[in-house]
Amino acid sequence: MGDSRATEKTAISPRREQDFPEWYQQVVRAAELAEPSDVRGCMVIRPWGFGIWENMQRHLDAMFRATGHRNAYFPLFIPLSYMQREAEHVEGFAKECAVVTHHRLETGADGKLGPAPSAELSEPLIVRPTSETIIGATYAKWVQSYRDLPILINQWCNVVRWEMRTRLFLRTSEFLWQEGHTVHETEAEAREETLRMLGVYETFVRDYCAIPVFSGSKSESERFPGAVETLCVEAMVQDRKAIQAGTSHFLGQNFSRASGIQFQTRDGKQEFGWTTSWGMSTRMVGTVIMMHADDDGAVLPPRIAPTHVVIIPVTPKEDTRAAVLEACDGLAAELRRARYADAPVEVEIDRRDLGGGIKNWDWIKKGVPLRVEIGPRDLQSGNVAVSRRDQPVKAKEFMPQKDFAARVPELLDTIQQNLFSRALEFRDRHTRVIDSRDEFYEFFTARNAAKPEIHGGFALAHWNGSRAVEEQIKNDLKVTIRCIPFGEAEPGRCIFTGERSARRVVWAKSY
RNA sequence: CGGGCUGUGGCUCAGCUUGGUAGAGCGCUGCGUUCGGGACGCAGAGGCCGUGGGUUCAAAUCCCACCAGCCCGACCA
Repeated sequence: MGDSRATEKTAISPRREQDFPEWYQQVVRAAELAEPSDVRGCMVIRPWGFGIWENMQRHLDAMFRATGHRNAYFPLFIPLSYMQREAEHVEGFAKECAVVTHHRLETGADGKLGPAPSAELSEPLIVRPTSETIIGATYAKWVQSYRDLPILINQWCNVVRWEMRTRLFLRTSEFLWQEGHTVHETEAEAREETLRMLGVYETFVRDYCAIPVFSGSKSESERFPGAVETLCVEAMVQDRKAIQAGTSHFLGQNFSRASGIQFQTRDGKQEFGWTTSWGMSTRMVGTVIMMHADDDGAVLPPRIAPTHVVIIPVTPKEDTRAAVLEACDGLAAELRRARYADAPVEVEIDRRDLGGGIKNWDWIKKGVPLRVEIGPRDLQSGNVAVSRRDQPVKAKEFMPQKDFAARVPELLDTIQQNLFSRALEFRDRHTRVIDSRDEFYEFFTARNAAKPEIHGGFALAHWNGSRAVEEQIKNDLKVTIRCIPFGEAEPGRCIFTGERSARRVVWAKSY
């Protein structure tokens, strides 16, 4: 008995509905995106995975520049005392800080290499979990007058947060990200900046990663340690859990007070600067996988795919091999003259001496948007066999080779659009407006408690704004408020307390 | 940091209860037949059985300690 599709072979096992977390790990491995390293909690990002990150960087970086920001670089190490300057910040990060205490190794009496007792640092350094404090200290020196403002800087770097449980891309002890840090003359300007950068993330995630998001602000309990307000974009991945795709914080004067970022105002008074910070990390790579990948492996949105088109020469007979390879080279050259997403179309020819099936499946697993097969019969007919990764793996369309290069940008756009539409449809299908406590609990309770099936989604429900209610729901269901959406207020009654509520908020289980 | 489990070729694991020459599948290498959707045959390579100690004529196997990893809880982009 059972699922007839169980006999249908998929490239990834288990399939999504069988075991989502394991499926995810297998996709990351099969697509050669990343692998666990010998260092606990840290991953090796392989070229294919790093290529995705590089594309994310390229597009985001252009958007940062376009909004007036410039890149800079600040130290990896932060003096311990700097962390102490903002009370909530300490509380938020102290538990997961890597600490550097020595600056030399030596061989001890037991013959083992270890930190030299004579080389203990007078003040320990922490490896940055985020850079508000060290950047704040620097900005304090740069800022004297309102004329020095705004400061609009971004840095691309690694950070370390010593996590207990790690998962490739989603949560690792070391990860790559960008962190923007700005200082403004007025509160209004800083708030505007916070919102602007959230908009950048929203656009990037939607238009490049093909992922629809809810954007809004965080409740107090989910706020960044030290922030006055945290804004976020939240996506729903295929197990219907929420994942935060980017955050933008309005820090008020908290960090400028802590770091001494003071300036003389237009009317001659001293005032603390208004700061913001915002970030997006390599977690986005994992988000894209969980969003678009299927039971045959990764499915990459064309705009962030390291390779857009892979050409697979089909060479069944020795005497036609040279002609086939020549045709592949010709097509590749032609494709590279075409442009997509502000850059040349990226093409690869798979010349490996392997069976066609194996090569095809390798690229399916890697999620390349377009696969093109060229064999002797195609040379005769003048056609190429084109497969789209967003279509069933066996689907194949023949089209005239002479038209193909010109059609590629349009095909890629179609795939990009299709991935977004699917994701949007999925999210909407699993987003429910809920008006009763019972329905809420039912929505977030798996039928099979022993081995929970994929269930739930986003619930849009009224809430009275109390932290106690949040706490209760989190304890009962592991469900939290993902964001308080922007937009028009819709007065109602809290479904837990019956008290007044100004608007619905988004509830979900989350990563 | 508390509770449970596991360490054996690159990977997944068997062998351990009852000590006696280290195994399988997958992957890898070579040759041949194949090749328009995950091919097959033959021949190979590859392991101080997590580390250290103990018991024994003899330890992957029994005992002790340590180390590492996984799962479950508290924390998190």
